[in-house]
Amino acid sequence: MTVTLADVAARAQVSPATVSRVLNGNYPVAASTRERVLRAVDELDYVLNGPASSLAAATSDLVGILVNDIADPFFGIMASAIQAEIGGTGGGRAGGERLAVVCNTGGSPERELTYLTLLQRQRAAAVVLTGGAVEDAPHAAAVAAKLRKLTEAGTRVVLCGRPQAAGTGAVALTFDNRGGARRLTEHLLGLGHRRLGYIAGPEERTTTRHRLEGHREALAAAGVEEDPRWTVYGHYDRRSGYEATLELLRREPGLTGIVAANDSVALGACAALRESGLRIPEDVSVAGFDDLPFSIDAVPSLTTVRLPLADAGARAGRIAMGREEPPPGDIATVRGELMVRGSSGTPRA
Amino acid sequence: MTVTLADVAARAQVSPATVSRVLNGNYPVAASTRERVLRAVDELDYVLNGPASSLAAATSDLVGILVNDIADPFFGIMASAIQAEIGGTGGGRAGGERLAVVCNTGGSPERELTYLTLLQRQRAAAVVLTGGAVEDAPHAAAVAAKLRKLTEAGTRVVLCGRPQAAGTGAVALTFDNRGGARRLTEHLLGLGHRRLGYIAGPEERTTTRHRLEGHREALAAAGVEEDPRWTVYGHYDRRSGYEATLELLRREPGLTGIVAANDSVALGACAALRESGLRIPEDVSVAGFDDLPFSIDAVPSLTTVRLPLADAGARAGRIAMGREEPPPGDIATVRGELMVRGSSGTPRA
DNA sequence: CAGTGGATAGAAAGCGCTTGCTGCGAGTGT
DNA sequence: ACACTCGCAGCAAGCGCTTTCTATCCACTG
Repeated sequence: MTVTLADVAARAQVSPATVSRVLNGNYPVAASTRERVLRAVDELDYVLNGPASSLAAATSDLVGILVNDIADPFFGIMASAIQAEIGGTGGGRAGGERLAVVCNTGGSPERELTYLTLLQRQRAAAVVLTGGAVEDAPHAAAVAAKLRKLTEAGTRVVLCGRPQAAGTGAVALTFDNRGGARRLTEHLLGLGHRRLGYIAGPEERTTTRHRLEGHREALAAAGVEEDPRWTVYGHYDRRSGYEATLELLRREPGLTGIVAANDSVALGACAALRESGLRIPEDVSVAGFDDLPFSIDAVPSLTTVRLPLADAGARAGRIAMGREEPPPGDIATVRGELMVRGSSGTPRA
Repeated sequence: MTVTLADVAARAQVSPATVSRVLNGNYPVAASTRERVLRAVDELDYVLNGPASSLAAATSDLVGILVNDIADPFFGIMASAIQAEIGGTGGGRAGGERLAVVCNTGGSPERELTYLTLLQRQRAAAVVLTGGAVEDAPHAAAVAAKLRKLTEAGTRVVLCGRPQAAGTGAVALTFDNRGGARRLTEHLLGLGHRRLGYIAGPEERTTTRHRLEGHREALAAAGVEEDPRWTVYGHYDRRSGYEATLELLRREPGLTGIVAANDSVALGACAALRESGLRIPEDVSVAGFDDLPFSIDAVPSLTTVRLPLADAGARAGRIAMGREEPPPGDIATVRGELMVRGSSGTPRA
């Protein structure tokens, strides 16, 4: 029923071996033979059987990209950049033509592991994990073990925007969340703010922790005392920002600024402030993180920290493909850039 | 080196066949035996070899999701919903545990075909194509041919937010872009607008065409004459909206409203208007399409057409998994809902 | 007590492809 | 003219798993 290599071989009057070699292009085949084979492939409309090929060759052309939330542009942008480096190699046979696939873990540790196992099953050529990790110890250990196994099996593992998992053989491109957060809060402090609310992400995420730590470092360095009640945990989405802001306002109406875990949260915060009759930044300043495309369109435009998501993703993709040297020590830190815009100003008297 | 089924069998003192049956759970195995096998699997840390399994069983557990732009929440939301229905079946062996992978075509017809071929290679269990199709005839034919081959090979093909490709055996959930666009423009006309600019998407996309046609239908029905110079083509992104708006303003400063191909474009339009010193909606009304999450946060919030992306995606996912009956005739139309918000108002005198 | 059938387990034949090794004919050095 | 490369094609042995068919063991039934 379906066309196999053997059919093509028969039609081209050569052995299956030759057809295989023409298709893989890693063995000398006379031009005339190649031509004949290619014609047969075309006429028969032959499509390689991936599983069979992977089985025999003990490798596959799958590259997995794990993201926490595919509906969030933060991940979408990275995934897009990674994929462009992987799938985009275009026509050429040699090396290229990999199937870059993104897997949505939804932030669930189990799904993350499931996907890693599934990719391991498929003998993926490489795996890129993006975004913060969950800090639950057993889970972290399980993931680390899985990653180690993957690298041992020859799968290249790259972490993009995620802290290094020591001893796994993975390459890490981590974001300097702490430093970025610190500079952001320093900016606010510099404007004169002293009562800053902080809307964090989910409590057990590395990203959440690092950003919060950066914020607190800045406060501590400036000698500003911090009320623990001014920090609220939530999710990395708009709704969370909205609700957390109302909560913060309830706890401390005197806040002059709100620092959000990311831009979506910040937007939610803006909405809540506006509905509460507060002006931005006259009454309350707001700051986000990531500098996603929509942040500049907010009114007023959002003060935030720009993370070079696309660049980092592209680099991760190249490393995963073996087209770029991993950084020394298999770890590199990517800095964010403070973007001062309209949503932050001097506090009201 | 790597653990195989045979190793597990040896350890559990059973035949490979038995191990396979335990793992696949579709054949009676005595509880005690099963137990022993499972223990061996665990102790050896065995991971099934996907390619080998797919080869032998002539099926795979891959499900492909094709999107035009993974960085765009429009696709992210759909992909997320689809994936939730596919990958989320959780622990159970039976039926579940599929690897839902999203493939980013970047809107490129070639990449789309490449991915389809790659998925065909992998003998994917199902494929979901999201978003508008390119209207280039040869390409459309090539895609249709590919889809037909896929369905013939037993791969379930679902189109989500994409017009039916006749004769391919695919199931289509199409969005009523035309109707939605028409109702949107009717709303604007009802407010009294007569000079409306239209910022379209890329010219050769079905989505672009349908939305534009809906817009024009409304105009025609209201007897409003349309200046072709009031339509500008661009891309489905913010930047395009920004630039197109400036261009429209140049061509016709007297426009009282701008209808954008989607929400991102609309946001760009808002930015351009604001920078031009025009108020929204007092001077110019703006409308978008899709109702993405950020649209409600715009200032003023965006009048738009809500597309039930998550619902449609979930349904597409279920159909792809064979967990829901395809609609009669293998085609269903999903309507959009007009969301009237702050960005549209009566035109200035 | 032989006969029967249900429940399990095993043997073995592939699934379609890759690749190490062998084979063969033609060009080359002396 | 002879042995010797060298370039190219074929043979055949798997890769690790699934699944059909067969064998076995028991518990019953008549």
